[in-house]
Amino acid sequence: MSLPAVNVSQTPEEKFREYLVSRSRPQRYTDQQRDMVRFIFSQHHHFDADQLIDAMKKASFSVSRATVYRTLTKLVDSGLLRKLELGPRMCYEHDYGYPQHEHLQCGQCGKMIEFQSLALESALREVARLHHFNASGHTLIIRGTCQECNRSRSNKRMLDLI
Amino acid sequence: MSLPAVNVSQTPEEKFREYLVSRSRPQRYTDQQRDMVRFIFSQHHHFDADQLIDAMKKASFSVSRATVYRTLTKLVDSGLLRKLELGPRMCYEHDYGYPQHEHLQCGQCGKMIEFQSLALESALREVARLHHFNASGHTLIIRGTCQECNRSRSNKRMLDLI
DNA sequence: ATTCTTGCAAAGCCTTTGCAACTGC
DNA sequence: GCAGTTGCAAAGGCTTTGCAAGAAT
Repeated sequence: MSLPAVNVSQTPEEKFREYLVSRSRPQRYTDQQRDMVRFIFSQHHHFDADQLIDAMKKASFSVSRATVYRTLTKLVDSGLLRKLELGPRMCYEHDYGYPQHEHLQCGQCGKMIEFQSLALESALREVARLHHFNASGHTLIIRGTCQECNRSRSNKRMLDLI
Repeated sequence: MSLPAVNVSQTPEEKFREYLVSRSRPQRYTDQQRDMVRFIFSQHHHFDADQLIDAMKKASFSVSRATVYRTLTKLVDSGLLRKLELGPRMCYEHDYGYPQHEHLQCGQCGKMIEFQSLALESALREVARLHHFNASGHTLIIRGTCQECNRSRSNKRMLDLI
């Protein structure tokens, strides 16, 4: 991934434990939660529940669907993950230690390209201001075809002509 | 709604009929489809499948869920409607005769406020250009609280203090 | 007459939940 | 030992689909 990580003083695991104990009713830190936090933060991917379950099973972790969903909710609450509502299935990405950004999504290969744009952010703020709208967040996805897929499509097109 | 309509030469109904007959296998124009097109274009609302079904039933149209879903798909294909994928349920809005725009969504009252922003559009184009990304479209929703709901919330807060 | 559309109910997909067994603190 | 967590399977919410009956051209 392309964006620089933000400097953070705590590991994701530490931050999560802190979140758990600071609840009005303290919550417990279990083996499965620990496995999930470590697994998720050992890579930097966008993922949905199924992809996570598959990947963890391949890595010989035992995880149950229900618990994964329940733990993902806690991870979002704790500020470790961000939840992207794109279409019918939810997608998750790192929030803690990672800057605010937007996404380009390639319809061919499914890749998510992250970017930051000051011009975009100030345009968003300006719109909210104009409409006296108290913005709390936003979702932005630009759909299309990435550079590599464009190349291979035009290559393919040229081959088709031979 | 706030944005000016685009001038169009055909009625939505005419455009839909044209779409139907121009398919490789011509499709039929039925009473229920006609009712849906007229109903949907007699108002300018964002709606999901359920809201449409309820509203049409209240207006004494007989519609079946399956047919509504099937017809909505055709209306999107024909360019009459745009489908907004926000979270688990799909939302629809007029596309034909209506300019490209983005949305502010109020979390309190559910209202969708439409807006256009040249600054935003050019920022989007610029991002795609920088990443050599061939953009085909985008989704943008700004979430927060609208002016009216903000007002009533602060009114309520003041009352609470009495 | 042919082929598309309809309506029902059933299945699909993703996510949530009730409950008994289990486990962190 | 108490209170929160797990795993299963069942239920939920929204959308799609198989199929027989009906309708448009």
